[in-house]
Amino acid sequence: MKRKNRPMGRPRKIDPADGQPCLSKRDCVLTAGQQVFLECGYAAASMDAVAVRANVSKATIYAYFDNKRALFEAVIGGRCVAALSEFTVPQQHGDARAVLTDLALQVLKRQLAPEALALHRVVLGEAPRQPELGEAFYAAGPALGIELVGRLFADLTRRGLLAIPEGKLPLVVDLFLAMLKGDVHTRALLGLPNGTHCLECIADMAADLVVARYGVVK
Amino acid sequence: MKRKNRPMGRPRKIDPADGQPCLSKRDCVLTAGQQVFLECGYAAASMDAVAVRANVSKATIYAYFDNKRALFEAVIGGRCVAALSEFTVPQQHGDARAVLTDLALQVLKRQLAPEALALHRVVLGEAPRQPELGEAFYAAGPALGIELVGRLFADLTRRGLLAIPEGKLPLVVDLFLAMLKGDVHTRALLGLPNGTHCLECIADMAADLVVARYGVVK
DNA sequence: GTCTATATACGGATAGAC
DNA sequence: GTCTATCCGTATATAGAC
Repeated sequence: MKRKNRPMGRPRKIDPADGQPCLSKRDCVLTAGQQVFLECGYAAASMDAVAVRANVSKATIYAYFDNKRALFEAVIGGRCVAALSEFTVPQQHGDARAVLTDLALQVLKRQLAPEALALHRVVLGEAPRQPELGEAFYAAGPALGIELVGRLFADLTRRGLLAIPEGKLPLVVDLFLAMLKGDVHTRALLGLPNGTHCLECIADMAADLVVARYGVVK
Repeated sequence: MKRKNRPMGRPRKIDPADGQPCLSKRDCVLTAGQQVFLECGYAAASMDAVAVRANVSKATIYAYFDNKRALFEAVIGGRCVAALSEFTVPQQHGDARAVLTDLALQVLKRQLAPEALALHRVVLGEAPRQPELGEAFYAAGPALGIELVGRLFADLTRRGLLAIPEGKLPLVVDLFLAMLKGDVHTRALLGLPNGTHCLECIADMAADLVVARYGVVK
């Protein structure tokens, strides 16, 4: 009884060329594609470059993916779900300010990771020509963030640590998350040296602004 | 005494092909390049497409611009300065909240203009490969905004309408501007239908959050 | 499945006539 | 300055051997 497609128990092969723990050829292609697309953008990326980086011939790529577009979608789809692997939802024992600061700092760090920035750039660049791509990215990224923070804010309100009117909750969530996309994020996206503010200061003030307006007086 | 380069008094020629008030061939090329680059992005844009849209041969393009990159820089440089044509600095007679709301709404509307969004996308996509481009965009856009809002906030503080400690001023400016890049902006950049919140509500709340924390008690 | 070699097309850039 | 025609590299995609 033959097994197909890397059955669970079988250890992965090692690529003899670079000694890295390369998986199936298909996975090699995906990884290489990821690197090339995120580095060059869709249009400037070439299948030759992907083939070289995957230690594979172009024909092999086309054995697994119909065309360039299909490979791109597979790559980006993979990155989208990977980028949003679960947050550590802050323990809500302390006061609201501490919780918000913690959350803000996590989001900030995650947004500034080089792969997150590259993904952001490439998706924005191609979204006008591939609507589904924009949808997928939004659903896997911003939409999840909004939902998660929304639940957290609602919880804090229910427990009397914040006092956000129901009708205003979505807007507060939106502005809270937006506050984390300031100068530091912009400069990072543009590839400029380093932002002017420290991440802790930003997280602090974002939490502070929300608490100043919607915190409960003690 | 011959005059060169479209002297002031001379009316512009009319392009016989489409009847539009086309300027010099060089300007036609610039305009066409603008459209093509903003639509397709740098890599996917072709000089053929620019030539067609400008009603000009490719050779003519190369008579004015050394190569594709040079044309791109000219186009983007032009858009960068055009995008930041002066704001109407709000009259500061009312209370701080009104001033901030007004300012926020202006920024929001400007950011969401289709050309601004397209420019944003294209610049982000190419910035990793063209550092000077990122610098130019940042200087003409975000940096100017930061400076302008910084001066406004400092003024309001000096006049007793806000109470922002000197040390915190840059951070408050940053977060205030960041609050305007929330969900609506994100969805617009991704080309998704329409944002969830109304612009006036966003501007209102952004101003509200700042005033709640740094407004003076009356 | 995987490779080498190639078909085919397109894009950046230029030569040379007018 | 402006055009037509063209060179030449490169890119996507495939054919066919193993």
